[in-house]
Amino acid sequence: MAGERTDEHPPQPGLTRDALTQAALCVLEREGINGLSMRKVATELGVKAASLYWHVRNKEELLDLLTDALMADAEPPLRQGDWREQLREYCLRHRRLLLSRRDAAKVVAGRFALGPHLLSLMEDQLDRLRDAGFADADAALCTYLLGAYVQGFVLQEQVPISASEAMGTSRAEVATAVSAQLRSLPEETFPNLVALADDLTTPNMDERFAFGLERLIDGLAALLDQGRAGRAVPGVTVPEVPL
Amino acid sequence: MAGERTDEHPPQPGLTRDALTQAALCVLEREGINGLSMRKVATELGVKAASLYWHVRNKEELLDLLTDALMADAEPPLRQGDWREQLREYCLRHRRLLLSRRDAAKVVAGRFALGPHLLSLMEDQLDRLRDAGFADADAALCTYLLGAYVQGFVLQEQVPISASEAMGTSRAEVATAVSAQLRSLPEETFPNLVALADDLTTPNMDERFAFGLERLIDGLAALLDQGRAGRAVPGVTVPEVPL
DNA sequence: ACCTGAACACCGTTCAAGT
DNA sequence: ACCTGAACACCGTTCAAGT
Repeated sequence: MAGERTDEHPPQPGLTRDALTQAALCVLEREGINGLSMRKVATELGVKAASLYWHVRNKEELLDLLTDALMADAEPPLRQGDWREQLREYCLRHRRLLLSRRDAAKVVAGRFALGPHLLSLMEDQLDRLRDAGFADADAALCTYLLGAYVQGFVLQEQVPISASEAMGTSRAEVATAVSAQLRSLPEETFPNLVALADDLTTPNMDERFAFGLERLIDGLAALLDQGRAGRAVPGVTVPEVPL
Repeated sequence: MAGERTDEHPPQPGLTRDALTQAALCVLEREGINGLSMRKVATELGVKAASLYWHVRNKEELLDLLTDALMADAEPPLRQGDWREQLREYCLRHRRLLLSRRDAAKVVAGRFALGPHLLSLMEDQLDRLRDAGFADADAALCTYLLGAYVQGFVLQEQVPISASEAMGTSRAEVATAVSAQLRSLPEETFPNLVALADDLTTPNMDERFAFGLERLIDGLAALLDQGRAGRAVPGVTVPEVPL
């Protein structure tokens, strides 16, 4: 959407906040979040570190810009199917987006940046939730809830990758190792961990994510039903309970 | 539980991994996660930074120890009430624990450390879930799900605290500021954000957390019911569907 | 208005050397 | 076996100075 950048060291164009953001994106992809420093972003732009501080208050602000840039590719799902399908697709896409870029979840995690891209997504999602029949307050709580779930999940999911996969161990190998470790626990004190060692260590993250997502959506459906039961329904008269 | 430590600079006792952990805990509480450096932990112990590397491979390993130490005070809830009540209490306590120590969620976030304290908690929770009637795989998925939710939620909850509260702005002030910002958006393109500005920015985190928790538990209850429907129930014979 | 040089006060980690 | 001095290769940030 905003400012393409393919050249490594643009000779003249003059720094822009957008250029800084794109450069940060490059460095992040190449070196991960631990390698993302102001100095590296600067050299990526063919410039000295101190120059960045003319365009950006500090690193934190650059990370805020980066966060919104990471959301730039997000596209809301088609407006088809019932609200459950649409919400599910929303979350699946959000997760896929976070997984598609290195350490994206870690960058986004716990940042409080209401960038333009995020705002558009929220606007769209809120619209669908209200259409589906959710009360205003519930719709607001719902978007927050789903955001927290996806972000929290991917964060936990993405980290073992850098922590132990950096040491050459693949995810599947880690899983079997942990499984063995759990099975070798003293059975008298940890009977459940021993018995469920395999269930606890399946490396199938898609399934784990889907499981939580379905529970969440079921729970929201229950809320919607109980909300409808309180309203006037054709043919049935339900007494309104005060407050 | 393990190794009390009250002296600031113990003269002789010789470093132990446990002493390092407790010192790290102190530094974390005092300076937050950004101020938590090997050098500061060392001086907390009256020792030079290089010394730490005899007891611990690197900072990452110290953070793993710290993570488990943060879980040390966790106590499983009483075994009373139905599974819903117990699970709810579990999550409330988990959140309270994370909130009770500075930047705890950030330390724990995305760390893959199965320390002894966490193992005990998981063992206990799995036991209750199986008692409640959850299938093995579902019980395993459930503990993971709840853990991800609580951790993800608190992470998002705790960060605005350090980011903007550090600048003297309280949470309530931030909320009203963001609310005003949302209300001032162009109404044609962001009608929902404008309309729900207040709902989206209530600073009542307890309520937000409880909302998600109830949806989650409702969703799990639905799963449990549908599981039971598939089993032989006294008086009713349900045909078993293969696979 | 925008960029740089040079400095400040920090980092994590290593390793020969001490005891 | 355990701790230190000294160094290495980095950080984020500031600020006078250049253009």
